[in-house]
Amino acid sequence: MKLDQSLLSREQLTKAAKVLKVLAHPVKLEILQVLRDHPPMDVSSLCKSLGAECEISMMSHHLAKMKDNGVLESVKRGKQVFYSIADRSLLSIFECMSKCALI
Amino acid sequence: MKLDQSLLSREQLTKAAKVLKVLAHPVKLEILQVLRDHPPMDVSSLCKSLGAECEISMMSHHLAKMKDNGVLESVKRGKQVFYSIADRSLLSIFECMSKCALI
DNA sequence: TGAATACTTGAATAAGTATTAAAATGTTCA
DNA sequence: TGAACATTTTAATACTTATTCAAGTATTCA
Repeated sequence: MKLDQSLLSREQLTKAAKVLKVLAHPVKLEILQVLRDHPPMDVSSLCKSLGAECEISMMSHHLAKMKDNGVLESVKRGKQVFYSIADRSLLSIFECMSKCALI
Repeated sequence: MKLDQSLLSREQLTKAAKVLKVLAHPVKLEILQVLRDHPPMDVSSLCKSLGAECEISMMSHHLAKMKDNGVLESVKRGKQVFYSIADRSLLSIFECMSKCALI
């Protein structure tokens, strides 16, 4: 029986679950991974970087949800909207996932 | 423009999304957090540790899903079933979550 | 054996999420 | 102004997940 590391409160667990729910989608994870290694990107470019199977409207839906939940932020310049990661500390989720045996 | 850290393949992202989907629930996160700091626990004890709002059937559903997806494992001893974490490297998700600004 | 305990399963309902297409908004520039 | 472009929004449909209750299985022990 290991002694408590940082114990998350029930409220924190609820917030964490919400964030995880937003990320728990292959396209959303890929968006995050692409944005990790690029400067802010506009919607069409992001769509292209995901390949042929990407509808721009779907991309917009995903981006909106990620932004609403604080994962991404955006800046509008002219006709384009540039998205970037709001809090890069979130990116450690990739380390976490890649070191876990389930992946 | 940062150079590639470990880039997850699309297949890996899909698996990661599946795992995250399983964890993206306050009760499931709490189960994981409780099991992190305890030896294998039976279903009733787990239920009690989550407080009054926990129905045993709901707990069983959550545990089954977590087990089916490789997050937990279980051993039957007598009438009881003892659950524990299948891969503790998954626990870094808590560090990841607690250091991120959204929580 | 059969009553009690511990847990799982299945079915029903409710609630949330994803995908797609079409229409709507906002911006630029000829 | 109005055509072209980039993105968002809305609405419809399909799908997935959560919750609850009731019934089912498995185990122990008197």
